[in-house]
Amino acid sequence: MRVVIARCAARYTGRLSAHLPLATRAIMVKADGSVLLHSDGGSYKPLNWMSPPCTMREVAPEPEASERGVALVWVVQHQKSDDRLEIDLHEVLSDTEHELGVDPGLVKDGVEAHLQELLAEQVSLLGDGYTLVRREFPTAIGPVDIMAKDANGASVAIEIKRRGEIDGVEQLTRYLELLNRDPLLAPVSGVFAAQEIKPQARVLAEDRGIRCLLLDYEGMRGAEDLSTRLF
Amino acid sequence: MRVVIARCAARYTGRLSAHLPLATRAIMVKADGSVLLHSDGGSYKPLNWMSPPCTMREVAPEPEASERGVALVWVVQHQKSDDRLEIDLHEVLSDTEHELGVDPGLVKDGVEAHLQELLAEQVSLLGDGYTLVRREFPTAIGPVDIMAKDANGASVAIEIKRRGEIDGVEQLTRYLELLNRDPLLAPVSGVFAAQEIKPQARVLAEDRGIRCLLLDYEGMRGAEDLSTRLF
DNA sequence: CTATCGATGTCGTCG
DNA sequence: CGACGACGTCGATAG
Repeated sequence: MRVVIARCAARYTGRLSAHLPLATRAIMVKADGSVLLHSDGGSYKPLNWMSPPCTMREVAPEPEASERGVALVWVVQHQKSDDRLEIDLHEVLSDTEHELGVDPGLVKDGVEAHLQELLAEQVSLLGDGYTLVRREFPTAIGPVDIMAKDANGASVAIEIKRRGEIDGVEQLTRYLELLNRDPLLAPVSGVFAAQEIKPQARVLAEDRGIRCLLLDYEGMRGAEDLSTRLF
Repeated sequence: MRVVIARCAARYTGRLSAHLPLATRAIMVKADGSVLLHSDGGSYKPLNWMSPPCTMREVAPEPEASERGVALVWVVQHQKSDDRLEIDLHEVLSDTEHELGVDPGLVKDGVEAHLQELLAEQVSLLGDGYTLVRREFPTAIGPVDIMAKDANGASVAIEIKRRGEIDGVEQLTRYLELLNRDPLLAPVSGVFAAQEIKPQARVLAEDRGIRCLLLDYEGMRGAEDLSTRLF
């Protein structure tokens, strides 16, 4: 990612036409070529931007623009439409670049969080003698939803999804691979728990020795209500 | 504006709960206190953020977090709600600050308004012998974008959208129903004009006897340029 | 102030 | 790939 602080002006043409008068702004150029022009306030929405896929090209300014103080022009062109963003750079105050790598992305804990909470309380749903170690068990590549021990005291890593698909199985597989390198924990077995498990995900999981567990959300909520009412 | 490049993890609680696993990201702290967490790809939307008004507070990590490598925690709290963003900073790779000043903001050239203007000038695009009655023709439930007459002198109500979807057809239908109650105007036919018309909108419109007209914005702009250059 | 609507909406899911 | 609905929607405008 490249971050440039510069006095600049900009023009956008595409679904509409718009322009930005000269001011000092932060320009973010992402690895996929997308460009964001941010001011020092407002919401998360940039003043102007170009979404990927797009390409950026540095061109010399027209003589007339050069006279107005434009040192360099960035032409950002979308690859699938005729959307185009042109940035007139008048003065670059800072220009830095950093290698960020791929991002694992945001994990939303909606129903999934509630399922996790319920299963942590009703850990016996996993089988007789199961006990909870902790929720959000930390690892270097992210937290495991639930860590438990079975009746024999062996570790069990549980990945919870609302809808169980292949990527969830892959995620659990990565956790298991990592956890099984730890001699204090190994052997760690896996449980893929979801309200709904797609056939392909089930096949992949079982092929890897991961147990699949269908969760009855309504039933679990009912059990919770019952226990809170009784005790 | 402060720009920090750091290996970090984050948690958000508010309208939903979500977390970001550890990764290297760009953190933007704006003058109004708002915070944006960007990855090196995707669109202009940050992975996570806090909108103003909000306050940021640096706190020391819990001992347990410290063991996991958390050097510093940023707690960003919204001032009017209980939205909260916590960022675990593991390693700060860069931390810079720049004075940007107030931004004059984006200046837009309207699109729907421009389409209306262009079609009013180029009313012959509707068909031979069409004439303009007026733009923004007033009715009790709001103005009709363009009122025209066809070659036979019959009234035609035109609804203009950039993207024609079902709600636009519904809107025009309401106008037509009202206008056709007026014996001085009736019968009034309808034209749904847009740069792009969704299939469902087209089906609905044609089922109701409303004609669909695709508008070529670029072409219309070109025609305008030509006429202004010629005369 | 709230209600409504448009957006360079963006983002997921499903067919 | 395209349609459809949800969004931590955001933001402007009318009432």
